[in-house]
Amino acid sequence: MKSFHEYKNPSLAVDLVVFGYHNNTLSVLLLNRKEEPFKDCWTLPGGFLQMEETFLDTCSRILQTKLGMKEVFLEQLYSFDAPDRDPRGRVIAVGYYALINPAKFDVVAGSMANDVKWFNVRKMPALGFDHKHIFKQALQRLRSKIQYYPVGFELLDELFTITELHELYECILQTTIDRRNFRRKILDAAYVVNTGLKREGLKNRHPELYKFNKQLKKNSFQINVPTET
Amino acid sequence: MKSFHEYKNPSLAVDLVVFGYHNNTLSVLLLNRKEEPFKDCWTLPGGFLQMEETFLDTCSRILQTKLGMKEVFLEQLYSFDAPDRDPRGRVIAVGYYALINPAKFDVVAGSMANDVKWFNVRKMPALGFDHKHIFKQALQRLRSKIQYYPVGFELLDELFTITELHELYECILQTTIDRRNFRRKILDAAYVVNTGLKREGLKNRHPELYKFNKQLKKNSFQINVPTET
DNA sequence: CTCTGTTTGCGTCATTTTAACGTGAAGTAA
DNA sequence: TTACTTCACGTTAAAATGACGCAAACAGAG
Repeated sequence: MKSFHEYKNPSLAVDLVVFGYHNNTLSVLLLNRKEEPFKDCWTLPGGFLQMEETFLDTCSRILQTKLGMKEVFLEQLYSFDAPDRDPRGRVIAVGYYALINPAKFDVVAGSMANDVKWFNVRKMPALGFDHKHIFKQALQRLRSKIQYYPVGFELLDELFTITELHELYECILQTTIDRRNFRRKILDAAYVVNTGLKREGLKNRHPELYKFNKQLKKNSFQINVPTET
Repeated sequence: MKSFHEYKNPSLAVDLVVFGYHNNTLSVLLLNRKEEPFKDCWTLPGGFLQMEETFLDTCSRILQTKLGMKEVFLEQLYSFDAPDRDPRGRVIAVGYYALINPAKFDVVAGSMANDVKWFNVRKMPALGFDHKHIFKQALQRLRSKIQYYPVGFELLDELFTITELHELYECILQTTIDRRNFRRKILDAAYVVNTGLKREGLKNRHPELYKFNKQLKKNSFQINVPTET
């Protein structure tokens, strides 16, 4: 029997699906690669796991060095093992997705990339590796999660109006949700707390500003979406 | 820059949480290790990913060689990355869980193990590595999944009565579910198909036998469980 | 100051879903 | 036949949901 580290191991990469919401659009951050493979193609930001790193360490490193951001919501998505997913050899990818507020970060291309850009999730370019697959799974996860778990506020400013939250849900779920029923559900579930402040300077009636309720008990609400067939 | 495969990579293992249901008890299959580390301790069955294997290949190999079973329901759970989870060095584990019908398999210890045994999920021994953690996550996943997705039949015989399915749900979810409401939901959702056959030889009224409806559309039912606090 | 158009906040009501429970038929054993 | 248990099918009240009405709050135009 071989000793422990004589086995050859696949490389381990972490790939990130970074979601941002801005101007009523859900977007994903993509890198244009400067190097082979997939030179000049768009891909998800990613990197190899270093020996002493946890997955989250790797995520932070990628977010920091390639995108100049930190302290964001991160969740593990799935691990991808197709033997041919990377032309350089056997690479296992652990997918994570991040939710960020683009207003808080000024995204810049690191030295590894030609360019970094936000892409509307409905107008995605071709992606290198199996990143289209990872992206699709991330979007699906976000869509199901937001229906029963309060992740929406991760994409908004700290203070937001019910209407803004409502628009976010409609944008992500790609459906129309009755404004008044949505308000009732969100308030009944104590998803948010009224701050007493109002958003000023708008053309019409000034809406109240809410913030996320951190004491919210989990699974306490359910936004329904018509099942498509 | 180093060439592609000069980087040192963590080892990659696959660990399995194999659930079985028998005698109104949900159980998990554990191995008693013959070798260090955790010699003579109970652990989840697992193995290292070979260079040319997919995760599912590794799962099948483990199930076949260590437990003598094949063709079972498998789903990826999560990937575990704690740096100290294996005393031998850096090992990333990809967790999978399996659902099997113990009546179909005769479990035998392979050459690597002292013993293989079913343990009631409510009476688990101490586990080596971080396997307690993996097990807990698997149990949680099974519990949430069974509430909206038809996985129950994976644990039962091909033909089963509504009462048997009902007992399975109560056992897994550790709660009481009204018998009549359960029946109605399962039937309304077309979770099962009536075969017209009856289970004979019972003491009382002979219940009808059902089988799983393979045309079932997803997310078509929802078994509710009182939220515990 | 008044009128107009729009958004916001709250409310109503019919319908559907859910939880709780009743009851008689089917079966075995005495 | 009787007694006892499980099975299959109902009933009903309460809660959740979906669809929609309406008046107050605001800015801007006249």
